[in-house]
Amino acid sequence: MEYTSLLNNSLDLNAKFVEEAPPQVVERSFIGLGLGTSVVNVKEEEKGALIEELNRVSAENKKLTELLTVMCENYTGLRNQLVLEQSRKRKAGSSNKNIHVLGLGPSESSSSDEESSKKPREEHIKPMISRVCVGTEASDTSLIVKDGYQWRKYGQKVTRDNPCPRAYFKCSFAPTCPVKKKVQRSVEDQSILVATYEGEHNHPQPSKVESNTSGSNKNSTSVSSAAPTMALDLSKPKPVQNVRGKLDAAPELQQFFVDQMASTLTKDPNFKAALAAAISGRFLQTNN
DNA sequence: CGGGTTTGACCGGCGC
DNA sequence: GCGCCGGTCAAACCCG
Repeated sequence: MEYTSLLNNSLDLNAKFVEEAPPQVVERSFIGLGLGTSVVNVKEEEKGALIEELNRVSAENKKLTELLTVMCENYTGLRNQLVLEQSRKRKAGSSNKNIHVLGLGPSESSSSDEESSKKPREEHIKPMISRVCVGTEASDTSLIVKDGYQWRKYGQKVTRDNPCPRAYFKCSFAPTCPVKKKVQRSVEDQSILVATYEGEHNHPQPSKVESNTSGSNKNSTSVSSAAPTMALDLSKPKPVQNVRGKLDAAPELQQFFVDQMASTLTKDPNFKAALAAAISGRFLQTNN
């Protein structure tokens, strides 16, 4: 449950913000404007609306946190199943492929150390494989995972183990950039997209803001604004395990969550309005 | 018209 | 050798 704790830590920032702003403080900052009573009444109304809004956002945050907890529980169950399956396969003596399911990346595959000394090291030949889970709306049928890079779809296939089609993407910078990704909905929860990345980009992100899988897809904007996605990079288990209670051990994850939260907040007009009101109130207070 | 998506065909690996 | 299955190709199509 390391991912759950991590998510709770990141998401609770908002909750703490709400909790740690006691009504008295808010009241003082608005009443202390030194304006007429009518204005104070207006500010009182605004304050009430803001508190209501904050409560609403807090409740929404709580719901999302619960949803993520369920997702993480599902993930843990699935991972346990897969680990069991893999250990069974290993015992059966099946060929050891360089596929690391759900973030059990090359760094964790210590079981093949003995074999790697005999065989030529495959890590230099085969690209690094990582997996990312992205929560989307279940009604959204597009296989879009926003990761900051531009992708060109080159195939789609229905696989045996999953009724949902799997989409195949190449980096738009191909053949210069060899990175490929596969996107498929989770069997357990179809609102979760599972993106499997192969290889590493040899170029910077084209754009962090308009990170869109398929440029011509018109659903992309509504997806990003109405249903902000929370991606869990499960490809790096070590940093995630280290961040129980604090995020400073995984700077890339930390940066990712900060980016996600920032983009989510800046896209919310209500938050903007509340922020503007709070800032203008603060300015008026300091001027008086 | 260029760039992207769609989708059926094709290919190669793997198990029997 | 054969069939299954995942991955890729490429022609047709779509869209700005």
